[in-house]
Amino acid sequence: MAKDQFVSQIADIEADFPQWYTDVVIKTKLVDYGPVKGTMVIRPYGYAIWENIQRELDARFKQAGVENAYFPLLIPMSFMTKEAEHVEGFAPEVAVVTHAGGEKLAEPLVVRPTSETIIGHMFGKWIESWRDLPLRQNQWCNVMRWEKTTRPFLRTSEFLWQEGHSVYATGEEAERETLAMLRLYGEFAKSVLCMPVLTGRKTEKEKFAGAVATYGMEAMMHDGKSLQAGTTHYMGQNFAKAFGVQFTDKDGELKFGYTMSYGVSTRLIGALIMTHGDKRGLVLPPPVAPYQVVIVPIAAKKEGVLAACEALREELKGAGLRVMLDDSDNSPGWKFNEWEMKGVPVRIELGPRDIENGKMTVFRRDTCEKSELSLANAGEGVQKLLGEISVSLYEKAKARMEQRVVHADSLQELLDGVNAGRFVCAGWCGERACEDKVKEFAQATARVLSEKNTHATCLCCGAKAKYTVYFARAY
RNA sequence: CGAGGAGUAGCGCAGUUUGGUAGCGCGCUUGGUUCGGGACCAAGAGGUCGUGGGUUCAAAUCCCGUCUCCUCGACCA
Repeated sequence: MAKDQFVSQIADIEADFPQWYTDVVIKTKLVDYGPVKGTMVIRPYGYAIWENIQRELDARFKQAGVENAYFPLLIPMSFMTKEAEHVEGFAPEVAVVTHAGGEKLAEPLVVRPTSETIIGHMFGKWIESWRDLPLRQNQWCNVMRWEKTTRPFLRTSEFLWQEGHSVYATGEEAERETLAMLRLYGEFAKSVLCMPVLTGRKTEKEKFAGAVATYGMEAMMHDGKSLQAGTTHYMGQNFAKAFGVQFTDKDGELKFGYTMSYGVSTRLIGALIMTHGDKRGLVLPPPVAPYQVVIVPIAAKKEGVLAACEALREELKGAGLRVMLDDSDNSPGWKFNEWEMKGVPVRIELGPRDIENGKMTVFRRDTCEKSELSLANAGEGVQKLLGEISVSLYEKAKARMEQRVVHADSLQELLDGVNAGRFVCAGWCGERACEDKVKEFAQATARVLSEKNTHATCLCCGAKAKYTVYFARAY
């Protein structure tokens, strides 16, 4: 393929953001469309990113003392209706199984849109005494929500996620855990995804169906729109009462537990793509990149080149790096473009000239700069570079986010702000009517409440501000 | 569900106005030359034109029906 055709393979990130996103996802072979509308087939290159996310997050959960378990895909319809707000919130988007074994089922089964109900049911059986608490479990699974419009990773009918569920004897403990998990997610986003996030409480309008309080972490995309990248929910006793999650306390009384849940999904991959990607395609943070380093041999048929590449690969692998040696028949130029598009953080070019000088040519994807490193101690040098890339990616994204937060004192200022791709920080009286009006006027929603209230008046009605809110258009 | 657009080779498309043998680029196969930013030459394989009906000597093309997908709205991790 000619060079100009390659460039046109990916839409212009500035001019056509949605198309750019789809191009990157499909053309870098992260996913393919499934035969059923709204489903995606995650290809090995995309799944490897998910595996890395899983590994890193799972280690953090284990560190915090959370165990993994697995609950069934199908949930009796009657479970869904036990918690009034929950069923109302999810009813429009559940898929229902009505037939099985060639017969109509006596009770329809829903394909889980989330597992609060079935986990509540099981926890109710498992918990008897205060000694059984806290109960903290997590499951990695797929869920299904029949959304009207879909986009790979950002919103698909079926998606992969983890959902953690805990039961505590007291509301204070459950609330503390809800905030602790939010902090864990924030740290994870920073150190693994190299992605800055805004964290905070959600408004009543935006909270999870059936929760007392919902907290979220929001990431800012290239176009200034916000993406909910993770949530934690404090349920109070709502689900415990619906599913009979009771225990005998130290004082001998039968009490309902307090539950909380938290989740992140494959949407994080979409967030990564949109946070770091550029007009050449993907830019993957080293901690999650399927390959952290790709070695491209130059003049591969010349004596000793391939052998030197193989030796380098083994050395880098020995240093604990994920390495790809691209010894395919494609020309070097083709390989450069291919792996850049796929977002590999570091490329090493190794040819006769380098070998002679005891050096390797190193290209870093985030800045697209080439430099030279010594072939001796290659592992150490590349490790160091990957670390620099991680920091640089985070700092760059953070600076962009900070630059793009503006303050508003009126609806018009807010509209101007979101139109310019900004997160808009504004005062809010706390009334649903004003929140609705903001959405109608500016197509922007309250993403999270700020911890501190720094604004005097509500941007909508002018009354005394109860909260300071980050508003934005959202995916 | 409201408004637009598109279904032709694995992918991207042209051909439809004016009916007349199914085309192009990329990819793929084989052989050769190449290799420091998407190389080149040669030879090949691959399509009942989304689908059902109609008009006609003749339909990718005209008419009627139908299905699917995409984009933008309303709903949402």
